[in-house]
Amino acid sequence: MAQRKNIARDDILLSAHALLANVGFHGFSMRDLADEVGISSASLHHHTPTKDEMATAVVQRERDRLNKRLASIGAEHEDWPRRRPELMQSLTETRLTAVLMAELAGLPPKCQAELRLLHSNLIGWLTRFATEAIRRQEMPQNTEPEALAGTMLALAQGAALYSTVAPVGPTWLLADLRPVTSAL
Amino acid sequence: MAQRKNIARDDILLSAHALLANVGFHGFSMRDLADEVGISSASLHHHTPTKDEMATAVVQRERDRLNKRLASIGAEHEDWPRRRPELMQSLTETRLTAVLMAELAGLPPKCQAELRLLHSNLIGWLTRFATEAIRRQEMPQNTEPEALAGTMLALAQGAALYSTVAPVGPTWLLADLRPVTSAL
DNA sequence: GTCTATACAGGGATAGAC
DNA sequence: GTCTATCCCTGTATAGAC
Repeated sequence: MAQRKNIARDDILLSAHALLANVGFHGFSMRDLADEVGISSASLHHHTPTKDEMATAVVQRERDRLNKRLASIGAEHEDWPRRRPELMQSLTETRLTAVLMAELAGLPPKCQAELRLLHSNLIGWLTRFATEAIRRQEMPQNTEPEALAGTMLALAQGAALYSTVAPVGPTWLLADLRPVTSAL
Repeated sequence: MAQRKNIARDDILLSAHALLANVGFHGFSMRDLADEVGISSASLHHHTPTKDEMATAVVQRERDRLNKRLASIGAEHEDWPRRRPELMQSLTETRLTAVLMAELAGLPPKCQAELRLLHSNLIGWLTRFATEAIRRQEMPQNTEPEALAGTMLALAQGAALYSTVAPVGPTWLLADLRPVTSAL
C-alpha cells in the first residue's frame, strides 16, 4: 500500500545524502536532486515538502544509523583496543556530518537543530567510551574524557573532510601522534 | 590615486573571508556581501567582477598568508617541539580552508583550483616538517612523513571545523592520542 | 566609484490535470 | 504519484547615469 511510497522516499534520501555529503546543502538544488532520482521536481516535493525537511530527514537517518552503530560497537567489545578501530573507521567514513558542520550557521532551522543533536550524540558516545577506557586503565589516567572525545571527533571528521582529495591511507590513523599532540 | 580602491578591495575581501568561513561559498549571496561591506551590489561587482573571482582572491590571500606563516615557523625554530604548537595553532585557527574543502566539488573552477593549490602547499609544508623531525630523531623513526602530514592536517582542520560548536579547549590538542591512533 | 534600475537565469514551491 | 506549467523570489551580473 504505502510500500511504494516508502521505497521512493528511501531512494530520495539516499540520493540526497550523496549530494549533501558531496557539495553541501546549498551546493545543489531540488531540481538537481529530482534529476538524480529520476522524477520531476514537483514529484519530489510531493515526497518531501521542503528542502529543509528533506535535509533534516537525511541527518535524522544518519543520526539513527550512527547511534545504532556506536551502540553495537560498545556492546560487541568491552575493551578499548578493539573498540577503537571500528569507532574511528565509522566516524571517518561519515563525510555528511563534516560537510554540514561546515555550513552549520547557514542551514535552515530544522536541519540545523537535527545536526546539533547528532553532534551532541556523538560527543556523548565518545565521552562515554573514553571514560570507560580510562577506568579500565586502557588510557592514561590523567586524560580528560571530554577533551579526548573532542580530539577524536576532530581527527576522524577532519580525515572525512579531506577524504575526497587525499584518501585515508592504511597507515593514516595508525600513526603515533604523540609528537603532534603531546605537550612539550 | 588607486589607494582608496585598494583599501576598498581589502575591506571586501575581509568581509568575504568571514562569510566564506562561516557559511561557505553557496551560503551567502553577493547582495549579502555588499550589505556587509556597506555598498550596493553593483559597486561590489565593480571591485570583484564575479563571485568566483572574489572567492578565489580570498583563498589566494589565505594561501599567501599561510605560506608565509609556515615559512616563518620553520625559520624561527629548528626543533619540532617548538614548531609543533605554533603550527597546529595556525592550522586550527584556519576555518576557511576546512569549510571550503567541504564543498570542494561544488566550487566554481578558479576557486576550486586555488583551493587545491592551497591544500597541496599545506601538505608540502607538513611533510617537510615531519621529514626533518624524523631526521632529527624528534619523531619515531618508523613514521611515514606523508601519513603524518595528512593526520596532522585532519586533526587541526577537524578542530577548526568544530570550533564554532565546541571551542578548542586548552587541553584539546595536548592530549596523548596514542590510544586513538596507535595500532593494536 | 557609487548609485538606481534592470536583465535574465535559477531557486523553492504550488496548482491542477492525469 | 507523477506529470506540465507556472508563480514568485532570489541570485549573479550588467547598463548607464551621476
